[in-house]
Amino acid sequence: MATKKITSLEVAKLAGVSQSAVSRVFTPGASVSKKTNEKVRRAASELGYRPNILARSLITGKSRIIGLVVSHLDNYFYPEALELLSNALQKKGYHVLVFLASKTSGNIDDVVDEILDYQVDSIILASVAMSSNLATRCTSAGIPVILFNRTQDDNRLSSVTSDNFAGGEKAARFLIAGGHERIAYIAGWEGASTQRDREAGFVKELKEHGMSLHAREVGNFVRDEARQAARKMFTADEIPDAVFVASDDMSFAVMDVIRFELGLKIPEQVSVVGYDDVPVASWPAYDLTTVRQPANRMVAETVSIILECIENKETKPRRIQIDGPLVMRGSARISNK
Amino acid sequence: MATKKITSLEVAKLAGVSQSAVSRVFTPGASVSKKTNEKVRRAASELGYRPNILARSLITGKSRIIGLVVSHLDNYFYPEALELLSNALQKKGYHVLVFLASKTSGNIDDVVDEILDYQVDSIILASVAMSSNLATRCTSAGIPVILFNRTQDDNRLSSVTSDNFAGGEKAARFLIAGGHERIAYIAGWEGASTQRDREAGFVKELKEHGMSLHAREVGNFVRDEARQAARKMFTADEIPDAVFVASDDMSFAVMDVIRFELGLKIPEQVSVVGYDDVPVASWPAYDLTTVRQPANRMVAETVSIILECIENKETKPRRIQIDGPLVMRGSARISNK
DNA sequence: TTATTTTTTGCATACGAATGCAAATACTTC
DNA sequence: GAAGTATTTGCATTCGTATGCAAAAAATAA
Repeated sequence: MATKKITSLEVAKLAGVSQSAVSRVFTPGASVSKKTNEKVRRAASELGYRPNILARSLITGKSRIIGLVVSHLDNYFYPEALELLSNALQKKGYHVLVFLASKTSGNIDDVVDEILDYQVDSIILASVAMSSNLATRCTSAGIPVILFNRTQDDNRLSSVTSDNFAGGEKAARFLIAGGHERIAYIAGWEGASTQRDREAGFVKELKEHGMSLHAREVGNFVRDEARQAARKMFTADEIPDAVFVASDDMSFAVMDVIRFELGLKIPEQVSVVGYDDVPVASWPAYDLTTVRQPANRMVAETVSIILECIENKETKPRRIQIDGPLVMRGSARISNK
Repeated sequence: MATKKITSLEVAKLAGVSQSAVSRVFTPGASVSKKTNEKVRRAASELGYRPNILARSLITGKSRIIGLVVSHLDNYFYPEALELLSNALQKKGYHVLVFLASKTSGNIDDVVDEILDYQVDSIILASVAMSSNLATRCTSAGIPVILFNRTQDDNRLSSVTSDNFAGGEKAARFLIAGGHERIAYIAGWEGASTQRDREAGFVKELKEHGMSLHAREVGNFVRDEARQAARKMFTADEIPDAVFVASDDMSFAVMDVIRFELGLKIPEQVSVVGYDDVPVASWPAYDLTTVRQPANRMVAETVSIILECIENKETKPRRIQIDGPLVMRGSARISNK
């Protein structure tokens, strides 16, 4: 039943050339005459031959596989990013091996070890950090690591994020301009650089306008916890008239609590501003004002860094921050009441 | 800078044994004495050795890579499925190589060819079909193919779906019981078996109650097209009082049009029932009544079929249909007005 | 035509680990 | 302690492809 696998040797035999010749035909830039090329290609397509990438990797040391670690596929920013990433890499002849870092088993290092077993050419960590010990192993193995949507104090790692600090500032300026007086914040997971930067920018800008956070809760980038945070925040004595939430994903949960559990009006009584601009944010049922993370540009940068690092081992790690606009929609009032 | 890669040979040298011994230590079920095992493990961890999966694959013919083709990551059913799949496979020592079938370049066969280059142990096609020609190649190469959330008239392919026909029936029964009189349908892409089955079950059940579709439009499983379809459907002379939409993803777009563009009340004026039960469906802003596709059970079945096929080449393809409940929420009225 | 340069080709080996086979060692049993 | 059996080990080969090197062929120059 099972047809034998076609190898370069069989193609060579059929084409009447050596195995090396076949290999060269499928190696871009190798020296082959027009005639051999033709003979080989004919034989190859007759037999349905395709080079075995794994065997090739063994020799070349390049697998054309990129390892991707994701932890929050339920935050819709990541499927979008994954789609863009995979597409862009596919165009360059690379493919993505996905590893999920289950939020429970926090040990990213184990996952990365598994990745390394596959001899990947590079590793992308999406919203995930890595021990400095492991970073050393990757660097010394010559495998570039790129942090996506996260930075880390380790100058051996490249990173691509939006300009989270500036994003926080924008949100603050916008809410202040809208005449809000009791401005609150619902934080993401405090171990995340993105969370810290967003909050830092936000608070700094408030301060510059002589204001400070009227309330603050932590949602850990998890919808359920954001819901809890919102309940607490909006059942207090003096509730905020505006809240900046560290991710769209949490914002939706927060809005649901505000509107459907507590019966408050958005934006009349409470303005909500999110961060990410995932597709759902633009759906009329939420119509969320939010700071956009330009996923396409972030991905483009990521891919270009990866390719650069793979081709030129000596490339230094880079840290890219991409500015994203505040997208005004209906969840936050614009002018003073 | 770049540390040399550690091979089994170096471990062998350090441990004072042969390369075969090292290999055996890392091959479950191989014959190794306690003493050697210990020596080798010590040496291995000292050097940070881990077996090269690619080299291993070359010999064993198993790569422990599963190729996954997805086309609609923007439909949130798929990220969820991907997460479950990847997690389940990870637990079994497999990993997922993702390929996106861009909706534009319809040529799945090319994508599958690329997958085969990686010597994957199996292929999962999520919501995607494959030419019978290619199916032949996969089968004869001994690579099991599993269709996820799609069937196809080819008895060499396994498939796992929800029971779409029964799901359609349930939706119909429910709407009829709710006293609806002008029941409409917004279809998905008509090439999809899921779409066809859902509609067939739905229409059949209507018929059995002496009813027929009051209106029908096609949304192709695309939000924008669903929006168009809804506009057309709900600006007609006599608008439906209920609509069954072939996917949640489209349902959201439809609800947005109904409520925010046309100002109709859901469920008072129009009931909406979707299909999938993606997480957003349960968010209060939509609160969508929908037929659940039990992603976890579908994934569990998929994984078990895959493992079975990989271990036992002679396993016959199977077609699994998993029944899912209709989840009642607020987007459809229950009793007669 | 011959000498010289350039291009193409095949040979042989390497990549890193797994495995059949036979030799060596350890364990039983009497 | 010898003979026999069971277990462990190393040798050598294999997987499918790429590549350095030298030989062969083709192209160019003289």
